[in-house]
Amino acid sequence: MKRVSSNDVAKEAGVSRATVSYVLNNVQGVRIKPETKEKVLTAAKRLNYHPDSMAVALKRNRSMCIGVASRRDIDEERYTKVLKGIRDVLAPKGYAILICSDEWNDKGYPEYLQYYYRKRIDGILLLSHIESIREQETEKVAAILRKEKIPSVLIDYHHNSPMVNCVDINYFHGGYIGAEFLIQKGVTQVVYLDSGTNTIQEKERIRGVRKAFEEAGREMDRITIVDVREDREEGSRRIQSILAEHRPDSAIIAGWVRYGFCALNMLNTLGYRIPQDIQVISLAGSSFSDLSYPRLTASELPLYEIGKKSAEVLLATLEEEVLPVRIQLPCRITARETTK
Amino acid sequence: MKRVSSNDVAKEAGVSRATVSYVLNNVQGVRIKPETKEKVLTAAKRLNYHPDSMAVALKRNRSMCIGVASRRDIDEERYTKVLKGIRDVLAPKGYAILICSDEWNDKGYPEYLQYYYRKRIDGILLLSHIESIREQETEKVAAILRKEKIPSVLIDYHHNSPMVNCVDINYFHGGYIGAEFLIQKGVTQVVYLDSGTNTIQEKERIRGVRKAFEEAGREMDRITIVDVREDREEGSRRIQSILAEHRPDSAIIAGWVRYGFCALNMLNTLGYRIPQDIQVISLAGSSFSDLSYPRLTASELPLYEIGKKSAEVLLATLEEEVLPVRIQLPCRITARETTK
DNA sequence: CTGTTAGCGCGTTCAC
DNA sequence: GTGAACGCGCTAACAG
Repeated sequence: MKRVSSNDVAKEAGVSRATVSYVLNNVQGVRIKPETKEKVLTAAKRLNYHPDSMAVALKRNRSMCIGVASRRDIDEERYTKVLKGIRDVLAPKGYAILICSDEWNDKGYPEYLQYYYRKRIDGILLLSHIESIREQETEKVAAILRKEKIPSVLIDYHHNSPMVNCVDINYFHGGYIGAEFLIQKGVTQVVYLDSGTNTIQEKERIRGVRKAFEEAGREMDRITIVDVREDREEGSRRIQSILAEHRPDSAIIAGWVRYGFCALNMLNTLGYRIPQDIQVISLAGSSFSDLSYPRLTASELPLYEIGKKSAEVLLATLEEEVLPVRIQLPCRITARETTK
Repeated sequence: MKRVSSNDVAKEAGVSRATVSYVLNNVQGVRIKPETKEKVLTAAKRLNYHPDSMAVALKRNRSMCIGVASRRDIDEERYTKVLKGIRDVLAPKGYAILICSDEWNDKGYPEYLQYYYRKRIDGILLLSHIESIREQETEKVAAILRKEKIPSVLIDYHHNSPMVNCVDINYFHGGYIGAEFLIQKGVTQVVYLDSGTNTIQEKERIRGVRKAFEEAGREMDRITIVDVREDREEGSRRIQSILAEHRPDSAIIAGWVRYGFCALNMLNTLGYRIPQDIQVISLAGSSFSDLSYPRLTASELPLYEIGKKSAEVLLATLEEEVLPVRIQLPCRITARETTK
């Protein structure tokens, strides 16, 4: 049960290890007799030879692995949709994906950096998470990435350093088109369910909503921002007070999908009709959006797309020294049943 | 911008590379003067030395990577919950996770096997998918895994070979406790929404449901199995015909979460009250189960648990030659609002 | 033109 | 505590 090495193939084919390497890698500029080639090929096949990736990596100084790290739970859609995009770009290029931890060790840097230093991965894709943004570690991380010229992309961080690659979501746009969509449906009055996390992302969304109302010439005091996280009941009270007015032109904008579902739940429980009595839109999609009752209209985040894009940017960075890139991807409305 | 090797550390500390290795790895049985040790440690820190994992792997003949492969989409909960369990077990042990493809290449075997042959991964965790079960590739795969003694675990395959590790879900149990739960709530009449995929998993579920009814002494003809995939409308017709009888003792059992949500949607649309008019239970959970209207009761699949378990089994296999293991994990009811 | 020899990359570990 | 061999594949320089 011994491993087959290039030496074994060489012996079997009656040639040297060098020849084996040349043939198997189809090296240009080295001419080898077709029959020798054939011998090597069949020997390799007969022995079921597979070159050791570690030896190759050691020699080539490339592991052909990309690390993906985030503080997010790996079962969040917010993570997996992005991962899927990353995978779809990297796999065809022969890069494998290594799931990395974003925990900071005692040495003062996160595990994925250790992986990079140890050359287990050739580059790093970093996906943001509220905590990681909040704690302002981003500055530190970006500084390291920049100083050591580590091939990497910050995903959804909305970070300002001009020297690191960033692929972000245009939350302003997401909020804007969401509100715009509602305005087209006659909405003049809105309760905005906010996570209260007060991140750039959330602020941008709200700014987008405000802008759309402003451009439509609607009074801005009709937008009520509620910090649902702080006081869950308050959201429900605000919605009910709006409903009590019996106006057909009111709506709920949910900053997070979860809040959208919660709102639907509450409205259903109270017996209101959606979208007749009140319309609902969520500023993020979900694979369950078309399974809710009623099916939830959403301004969808381009998660899969930022995954793809960031992987593409990273590949470009790996192939040649390019200037840092800063990209924002727009959102897209998927109209379903909670809006008119 | 050159890489720091153990040689550099050795020079800096004024010792040999061997000593560096001994000190940094804390090798037992080798006595080294505390002050020498100190010198090496500080030199390593000053130079910011990180051993090359590829060189280590080459030498130790271990990559400290586990491959996870499935035909499933990486953004399915069915995949990610398991992945999370795997991660939670492997990470503390120093194993990284490599996401592998389950696509079969022209050489007649799947990519993850190639990774193993190339020693990029030390072991393989295989997660089933309907297609992979259907096409009966499992036999072929299991044969290879067995013949070459590849450290691996088949997850949720319900495969019969006694020579490969298997960690499965007890679907019979899931169906049984689901039905039992309903029976306790007075249910005597059931429409079972089936995926029609006709896999062992689905058959076992139905068997479990039947068994529970049988043991309760309920008439078995009250269980109507509907292949929702084949004819989506039929499910809705059956449900409506049951509702037309105006009996308070009927229920829907959804084989897939998706069908549960669809049923809720239909019932809500038609204006029925859940659970008063009809009860609903799903034979699989979801992170959205407590966001539906009403919140969906479920007999939950132990996805996170099989992830953990299979990783544990794999680790055991890697550490010592152990006999193949066959494990089935039970399901668990989470009562919510769609049942009385 | 075809194929070989030898050394490299980097950390581990045995024999001294 | 050290020197040297080793694991495995790649590739520059070289020989037939």
